[in-house]
Amino acid sequence: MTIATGQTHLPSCTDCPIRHRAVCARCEPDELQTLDAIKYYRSFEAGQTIIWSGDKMDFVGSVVSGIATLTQTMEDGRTQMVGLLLPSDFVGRPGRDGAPYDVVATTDIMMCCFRKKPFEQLMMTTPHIAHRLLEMTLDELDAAREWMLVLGRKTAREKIASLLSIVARRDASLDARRPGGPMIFDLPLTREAMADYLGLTLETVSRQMSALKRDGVIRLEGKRHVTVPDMGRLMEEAGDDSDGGCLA
Amino acid sequence: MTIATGQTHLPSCTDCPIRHRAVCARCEPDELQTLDAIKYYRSFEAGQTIIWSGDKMDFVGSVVSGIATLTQTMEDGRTQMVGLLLPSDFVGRPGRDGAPYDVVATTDIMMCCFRKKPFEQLMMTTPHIAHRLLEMTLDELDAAREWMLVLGRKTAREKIASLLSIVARRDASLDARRPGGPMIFDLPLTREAMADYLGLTLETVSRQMSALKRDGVIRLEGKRHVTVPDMGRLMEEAGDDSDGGCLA
DNA sequence: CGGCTCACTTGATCTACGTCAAGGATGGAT
DNA sequence: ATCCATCCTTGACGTAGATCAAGTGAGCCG
Repeated sequence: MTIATGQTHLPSCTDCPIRHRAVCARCEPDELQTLDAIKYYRSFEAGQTIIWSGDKMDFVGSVVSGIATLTQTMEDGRTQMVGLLLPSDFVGRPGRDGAPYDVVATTDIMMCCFRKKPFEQLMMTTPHIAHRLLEMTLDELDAAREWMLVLGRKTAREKIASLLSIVARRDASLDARRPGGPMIFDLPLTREAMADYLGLTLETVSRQMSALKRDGVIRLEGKRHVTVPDMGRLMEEAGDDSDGGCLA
Repeated sequence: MTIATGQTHLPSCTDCPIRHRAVCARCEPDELQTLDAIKYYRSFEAGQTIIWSGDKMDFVGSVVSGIATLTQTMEDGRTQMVGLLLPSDFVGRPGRDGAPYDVVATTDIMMCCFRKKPFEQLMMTTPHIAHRLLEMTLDELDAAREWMLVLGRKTAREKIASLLSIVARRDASLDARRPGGPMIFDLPLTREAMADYLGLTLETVSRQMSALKRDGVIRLEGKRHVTVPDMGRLMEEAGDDSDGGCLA
């Protein structure tokens, strides 16, 4: 699905395709109307930077379709991805002006945006929207901290396995996924993006992907299409006996 | 200051020593009274675990004095610190039951706690408390993401310098700190704790501390008392031209 | 005072991952 | 069809930081 950049017409909040996780998940009909009034859709092409680090952000919103990343960059060019935005994930910092990192579309992407000022006012008068935001922020915080363990203490192989199991779990939508059955999905990231996520180089990512394939932990068709015959095995490889955090 | 474990009497919220950053920073007198009603103080000894990962948490609260850490541990014992709690920092997850990581007192510590259930009810009816919590959570999220860059992409020397500049900045209270003047503070962490924070081994931490000392970036009296003659220099070493994130 | 522990330092070696370099596969433009 | 640009793989080699192993020095308790 490729969409031209710019504003388009899409269903209103009352039948928003991502209501199950988004801000408006628990809104009453009249609150949805209010949200509709300040809402607009916006699409970006793969590779486009949606928000530059330091920019003033005048909206908040959710990803409807496509994938984006949050990245931080040092002056010498070293970059670290600090978040992955999949459909239904929220972007934005009510009450804050600047963005602390770049938001980049890695595929063509559709965002459902709310103008920030009116959204903040709505938040003031609608307690459960504020609570929903707090919940989502706590989820992201948990995910970020889980990822700190990955970055600080896991080996390259464990890092790759961790990333694969996160993507596999988030990509639940796809496929007959009987519990225990194989998980099949498309990696939404290049090897370089994976490396930036995991604090590795793209060569190391490539080598470890080959190793996991050689050892039968995953199967690869092409470079991006992944089959995980045994999720339990993959999670062992990730060093995760817990169900593993899901980086928001 | 050493305090026996258990409940003690301390000033009420109306003159809480940490109001400047804590939940109640913006409360009206009547709201403070309500907070007082569900509040209690609790102290822990150095080394005590305040909350075990997976435990049910029945309170939220702030650190009044002393230092605690948030750590995650893998089954094989590898551990990663995911947060540092200094005085006025908040602990707790309104709306959540379990703790996702251990909270450990690294010094004797005094906490100002609110019983969770009534606190959550208060939050429902007091919008600006909910907003304050959202703000604090966003701060922690920013700090966690800043730290992801440290863990994923910085060298051992840069990591140490990053940690030192965070502690220096948070320990602002101490000393004549004319801007540009030397910063003097006590490290609240053992070399091992620093290592767990930075994703290094204690030997590497020790070596890099010695190197920074040898190169005149810091001065050490004993093992813990640090003088930073030039904060700008330290921040350069951290690879931070920005003012550097402050890990909450 | 000696002996103990705990936190730290320093050295010698090992290794996982980074770096540099040379291809291969795919897909889109001409 | 051929050219080119991306994205990916694989090999050879170098190095930052881990690991293993001795110490040192400060507090503490008899």
